Amino acid sequence: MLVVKKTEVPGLESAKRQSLKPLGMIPALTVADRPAEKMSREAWADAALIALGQGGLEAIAVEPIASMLGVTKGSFYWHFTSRQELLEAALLRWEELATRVVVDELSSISDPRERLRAILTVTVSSHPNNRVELALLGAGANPTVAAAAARVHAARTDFLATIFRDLGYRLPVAKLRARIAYSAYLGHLTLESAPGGAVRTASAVRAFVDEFLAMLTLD
Amino acid sequence: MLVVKKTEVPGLESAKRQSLKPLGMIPALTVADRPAEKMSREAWADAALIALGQGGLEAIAVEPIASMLGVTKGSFYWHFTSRQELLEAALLRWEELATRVVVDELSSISDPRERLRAILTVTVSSHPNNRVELALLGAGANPTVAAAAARVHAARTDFLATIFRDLGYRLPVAKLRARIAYSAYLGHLTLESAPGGAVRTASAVRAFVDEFLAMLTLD
DNA sequence: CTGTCACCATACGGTTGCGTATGGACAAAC
DNA sequence: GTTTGTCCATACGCAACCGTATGGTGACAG
Repeated sequence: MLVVKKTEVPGLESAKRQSLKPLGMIPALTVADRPAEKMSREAWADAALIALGQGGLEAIAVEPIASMLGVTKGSFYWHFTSRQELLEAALLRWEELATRVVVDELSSISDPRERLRAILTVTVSSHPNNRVELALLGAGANPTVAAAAARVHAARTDFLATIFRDLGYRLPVAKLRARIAYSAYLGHLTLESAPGGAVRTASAVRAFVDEFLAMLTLD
Repeated sequence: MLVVKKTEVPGLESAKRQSLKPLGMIPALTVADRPAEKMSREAWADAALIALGQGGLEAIAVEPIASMLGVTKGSFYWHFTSRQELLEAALLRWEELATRVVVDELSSISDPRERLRAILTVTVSSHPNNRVELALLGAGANPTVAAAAARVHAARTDFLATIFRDLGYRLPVAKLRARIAYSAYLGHLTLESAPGGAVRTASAVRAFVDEFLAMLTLD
């Protein structure tokens, strides 16, 4: 069973847990290794996301996730009809976390420049376990994943384009900068996760964000 | 057997072929579906790269690649001892293609600004089949792949940092901009490969490059 | 107390891929 | 023409995973 942020969930307090700390645009997830309660479709989907983050797309496998949850395949095939259905459920959950949640939290910042700075800061200072995003980005060979990723890309670039519009740029320029900024976000995610590629100190993060922000708000 | 660019290779002219056209920083590859000649270690490694580009890391599998080459496992285990060894050979080949080749071609441009423009143009106008890079970038869960990717990242950012040094920036700033530029390259690769995310027209490519170049050469 | 139903365990067959073992084809050497 | 070594096909056992079939358990209704 899985928890987003500090949302209350019954019957999990005493269980041992694996955890993925928040990163980039995805909040924290927690999963129990035993069936503290009835399994649910959402529990399987969230566990699939965690497995994805740890072992890539091929880690979304029924039997390993079942043992990770402390149950067997019998449970899975009660809630789902196939592995494909689990993948789609996990992607749906990811789309939710990767777009709406972020937009909700950041759109509260009124000043567009500060909003942009907040995004960049979160991006650069993200921990090296943002593997969920990376695994999905690299799984373009799977058409289901590719379609979901494309929707997330579109939502995010639209969000960024709105910021640049609020900064006073006209639409074509705003779109270009949104694409550049989002490209840098995606690429930076990769570099952060690479061995030895993480930005370590807080001052380095500040320097990077300042430089990038100056470039993005040129003119 | 596999060919890089237009290098001559005997006995393959009449065979049916699968092909991956050049993209980003990797030149063209061609593979025959039948053993026109003796298999070699390099043929297996290149075929592994092609399989990687088409089906992700899990597509680097002995038996599928064997049938793709028109041979059997017997051939494979003559040249290699394990799948892991094939993966390492393919990664070695990729590192070669992804660093040295590019550096050789681009370092001939003397003007650093034009050199940077050339890189950006190649990047943005790259075709949507740059799946090899993407598959590797998303396979951070595999330590062998992650190590190779880290080496490539380091080489490329160093190369870019040199360009910014040549442009007159001091080392700290040059390093920051190199990281930003390379991040944008990596992210743009992802966007290009996503359904509906490609930059289509030549004028759009020009606009994007101009905008990005102006941002990168600020101050 | 008994039936029903939601939920899960167990057991099975099928597929795919890994690695090994062994023999055969073919060319060069002599 | 026999021998030797290179290169590959065939056949085998093994493990992981998918999906199905079927039985079991516990709660809850009546």
